Amino acid sequence: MSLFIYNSLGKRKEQFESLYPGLVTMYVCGPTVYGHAHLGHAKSYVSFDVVARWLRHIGFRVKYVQNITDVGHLTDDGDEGEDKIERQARTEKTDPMEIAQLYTRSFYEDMDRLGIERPNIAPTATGHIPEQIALIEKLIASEHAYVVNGNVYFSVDSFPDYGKLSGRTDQDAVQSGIRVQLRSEKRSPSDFALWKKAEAGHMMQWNSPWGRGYPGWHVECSAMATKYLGTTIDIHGGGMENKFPHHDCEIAQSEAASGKPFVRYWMHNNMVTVNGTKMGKSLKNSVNLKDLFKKVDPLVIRFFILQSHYRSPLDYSETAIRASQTGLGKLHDTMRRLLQAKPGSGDLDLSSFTERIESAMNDDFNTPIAVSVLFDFSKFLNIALDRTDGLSETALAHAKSFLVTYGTTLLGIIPPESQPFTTGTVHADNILDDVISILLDMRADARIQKNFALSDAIRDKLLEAGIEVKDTKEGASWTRASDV
RNA sequence: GGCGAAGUGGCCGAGUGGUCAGGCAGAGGUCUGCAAAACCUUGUACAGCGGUUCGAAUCCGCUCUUCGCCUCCA
Repeated sequence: MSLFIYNSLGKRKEQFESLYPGLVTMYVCGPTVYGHAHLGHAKSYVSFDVVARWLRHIGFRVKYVQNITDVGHLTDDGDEGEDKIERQARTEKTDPMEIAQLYTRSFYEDMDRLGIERPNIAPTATGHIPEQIALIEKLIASEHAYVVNGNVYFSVDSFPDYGKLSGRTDQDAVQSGIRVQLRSEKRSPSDFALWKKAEAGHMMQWNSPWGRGYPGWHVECSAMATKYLGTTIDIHGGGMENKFPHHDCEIAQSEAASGKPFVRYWMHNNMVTVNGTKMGKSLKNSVNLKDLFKKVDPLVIRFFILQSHYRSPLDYSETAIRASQTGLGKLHDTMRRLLQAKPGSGDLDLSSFTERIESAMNDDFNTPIAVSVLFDFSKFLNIALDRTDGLSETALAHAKSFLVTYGTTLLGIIPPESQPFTTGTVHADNILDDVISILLDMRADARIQKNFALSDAIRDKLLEAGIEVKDTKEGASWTRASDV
C-alpha cells in the first residue's frame, strides 16, 4: 500500500516517493513570533505533526525543519509598513529580541500541550543572516536580483515560472488588483524585496554588502530549508494563505539559485474560520490557545482538528468543541475500560480496522476517517467486553496495542498509559485516586446491603464535587465531570 | 478586476458514478435497585436549474450563496 499526497503544485494526488530512500525531508513554515499562538497555528502544526508521525509509522526517517520568524517583517510590501515585532516591542516597552524570545517560548508551550512533537530543527531567521546574504549574493551574481539604493529585489522577469504554484502567472493581471502603491525603483511591479535598507530608527538591522539592512520576508525559508535539507526537499508545508506570494517567491529564489526543483510535494492546510469568517491576528476574532486551554482540554482541540481533513476549512464554534469533548471522552472511556478488563476467553480480529485506518492515512492523511475507524473499533470492543466470555489476555493485548498504535502514537488523541487521562478519569493525583476508591468501596458495601439512600448520596455528592461515577461490569469507575 | 476553494440530514464533518462514513444532539428499547455508561433500533442529506448516463449527491454546463488569496498572517 503506497502513500498518496495531494500536491498543491499540480493540484492532484500523487504517489509519494522520497528523494532518498528511507528519508523524508520536510520543511514547514513556522510562526512569526510577535503574539501568542491561536487556533490557526494549532490546525497547521497538528496537521503536519500527524504527517510526520505517519511518515515515521510507515518506516521513514523524517527530518522535519520548522523555522521561527523572529525578524519582524513589514505590515506591507511598500515603504510604509511597520515592523510587527518592533511594534509589539514598543507596545510592551521592551526590545524586539525579548518579544521574539517570549513568544517563541509561548509558542512551544502551547504546541507541547497539544501533543505536537518538536521539529528536528527549529532555526531562527536572525540566526541565519549570513546564509540569507549568501543566497542573495548568488542571485545577484546570476542576474536574478538587482541592487537599488541599498535594497535588493528579485527580478520576476528573470524567472519565467514565477507564480506557478498559485496560478498567478499573468503579472499584469496580478498587478491590476494590487492594493499597495508600487515602488518606482523596482524594474517590474511584481519584483519582491530580498534585502531592505534599514530606515532610521529600525531596530533590527545587520551589515550586508549593500549597507545596513534586514532580510526580506521570503528569503529566510529558502536559505534555511536549503541549509538543513538540501537544494531539493521532499515536502514543504504551510498555510494556504502563504501560497501567494510567499511560496511562489520561495520557489523563484530557490530554483533561480540552484537550477533544481525546490520542492517535490507542496502541502497546504486550510484555514480555521470562526462563525464562517477567517480568523486572523489583524481581525479581532482570533481564538488564542492559552485562553482556549482554560476552558477546553488541549487534547480535545487536537481531536477537534483531526476530525476534519487538513485541506478542509475548520469552523470553530463552542457547540462543535463540546461535541468533540463528548466524543473524545467516549474513546477515552473505552481505553480505560480496556485497561481495567479482566482476561476471559474471547478472541478478536483487528485486521479490518488496521487495514481501514492504514488506507485512510495513505490517502492524503485522511485523519477524519482514521478517527471514525477508532470509533467503530470502540463499539466493536465494547460489544466484545460485554460478552460473558470477555476477551483473552492475547486479545486484550492486541486491542490495547491497536489503540496505542493509532490513538496514541499516530493521532496523539489518547494519552499514553503512563500519563493521566485528562478527559475522563484523572489518575494524575494518586491521593485523589485513593480517596475516591475509599468512597467507592463504601458505596459498594452500601449497595450490597441495599442501602441505596447512602449509595446514591455518595454518588450525588461526588457529582457535586465534579466527580462522575459509573457502574460498569468491571465495577464502579469515576471520571471528572466535563466542564465545557 | 484576477487567482483559488467550497455549499452534505438539527449541528459538526468524511466520501464520491450503483449496499454503511463517523461524531454530537433527539426519539424508542435492552441492561441496571435507580442513574450513568455500554449495546440495539430510529434520520425521505447531499444549494438551485439544466445536461451526460441504464443509473449522479458524485461527471459537465449555467445560476445563486459563502469563504480564502492578490498587504503581514498557520
